[in-house]
Amino acid sequence: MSAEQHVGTLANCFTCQNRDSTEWCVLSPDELKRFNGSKITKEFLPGQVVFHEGDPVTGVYCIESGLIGFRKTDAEGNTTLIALANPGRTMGYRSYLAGEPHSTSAEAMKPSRICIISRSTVRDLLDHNPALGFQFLRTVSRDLGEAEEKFHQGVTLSVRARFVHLLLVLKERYSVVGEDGGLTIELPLSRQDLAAMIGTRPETLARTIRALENDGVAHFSGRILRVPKVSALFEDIDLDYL
Amino acid sequence: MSAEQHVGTLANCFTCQNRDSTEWCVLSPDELKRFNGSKITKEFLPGQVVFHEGDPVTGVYCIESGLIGFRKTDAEGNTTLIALANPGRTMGYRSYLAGEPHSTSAEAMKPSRICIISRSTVRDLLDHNPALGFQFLRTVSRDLGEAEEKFHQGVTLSVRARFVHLLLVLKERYSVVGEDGGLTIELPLSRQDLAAMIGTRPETLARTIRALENDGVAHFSGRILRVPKVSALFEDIDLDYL
DNA sequence: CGCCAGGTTGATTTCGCTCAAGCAATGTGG
DNA sequence: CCACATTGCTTGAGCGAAATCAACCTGGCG
Repeated sequence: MSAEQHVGTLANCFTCQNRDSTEWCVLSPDELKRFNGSKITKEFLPGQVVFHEGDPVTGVYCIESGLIGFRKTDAEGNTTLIALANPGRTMGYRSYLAGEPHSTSAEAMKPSRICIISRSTVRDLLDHNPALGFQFLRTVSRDLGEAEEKFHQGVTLSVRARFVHLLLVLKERYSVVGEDGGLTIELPLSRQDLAAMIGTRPETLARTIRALENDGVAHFSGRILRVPKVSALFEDIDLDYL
Repeated sequence: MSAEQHVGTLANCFTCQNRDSTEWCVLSPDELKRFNGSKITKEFLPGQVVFHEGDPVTGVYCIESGLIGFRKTDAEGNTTLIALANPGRTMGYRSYLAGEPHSTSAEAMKPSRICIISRSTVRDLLDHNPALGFQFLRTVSRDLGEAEEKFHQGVTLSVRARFVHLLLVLKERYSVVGEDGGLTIELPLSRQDLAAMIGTRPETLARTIRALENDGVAHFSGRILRVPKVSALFEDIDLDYL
């Protein structure tokens, strides 16, 4: 398996663009050296899997570039996209810290470079630098807040409202403001994956998109999305409550 | 507000039944003394609120006895019961650690005694005892795993399957094994709250209960639930997949 | 050129929500 | 002690949102 996956040119944490925005920003130069020396860097093509749901945890993973999606699969084979992770995010730490196997699969959505840090190195760093533990404590706590919010939305809101919520999240990271004040978003996901993220079927999503077009809220062509008025998105969510 | 809420007789952490099963089990005698001396104990009657969604975090709360439920309310006034917490659980730590206001309201479901530990004390203990941080790291990580699992189930499974899943969880804590191998569960929740936990309406839950009765999977009378064969619950979940 | 995966559209069915009424248990005031 | 509200639970009828099934595009790609 993973024939095309290979070790890339060695990444260097000292020059890594993302470092200051990660949990590892609290490492001392000495610790960073240890961290940098013991990691492995691999590259993944879209569709390739970094780790599988149920796998034992062998280390944690730091995204240098690309985009990773987390999937859960149920007995039927239905797959739900739980979350996306961008460069600078560390992954696998939840299962590591909980002492459980991986609860999701991690799959490259774009070509991605991933640094792998072994259990023992992480253990060592956590033991000697309490600040690192606090960093992860904050990250996990925030993730938990988001997860609870998503559960609440999932059972409470309509597909349309959930989709608009998703667009509002994606806008934060993938949108460009146009000259006229409108937004252009390059969606990083296929229709299938967009549907999976809000727990619906591709057919239903297509109809929802069509409805948004008809209402003039947004215009879709392929993965390019134009939103003339951002406020229209917020208003749209409220409409469900009338 | 909270007129009936009052400070009870002083609880003592040194003799607390729950201590060894909480995150605080790693405190040294000295630290425990500090912890014990700075806490306040209050009692809450069913329906009374310990803290509200959106409130700033003033400390963390340790449940000595009773049962607490966490609710989220949306713009419509729909309320979802996110989780239950039993004696020994600490609450409010998620928001404290994330540096956010409370993301849920906490409400007593039974008469409950709660110990309140101030921010500054928690801060102090965390700073001086790294092991305490690890304890919370594990707790939050496990909570996160459960929350993701619940989201996945919420958008994937039918009401019936979600309800059976809930029964399987409640069984762990509230069931008694009968002489014939069957189970008796005393549900700690009203129908309304059971419905809120799986994100549905009381009417739909009533119909689901009736269907389970008709299929001989379980028998409900008030809050008492009899399950002749536990395996029937597991089989029932699988039926949805045919 | 034909094949295939991803996406859209239409027709039909199913599940769960809404609205409305009835009922049992509990509480309250006269 | 009884008339009566009140609250929580159940049941029925109708409706609407979304899943399912099925056909049909489209744009790569061998």
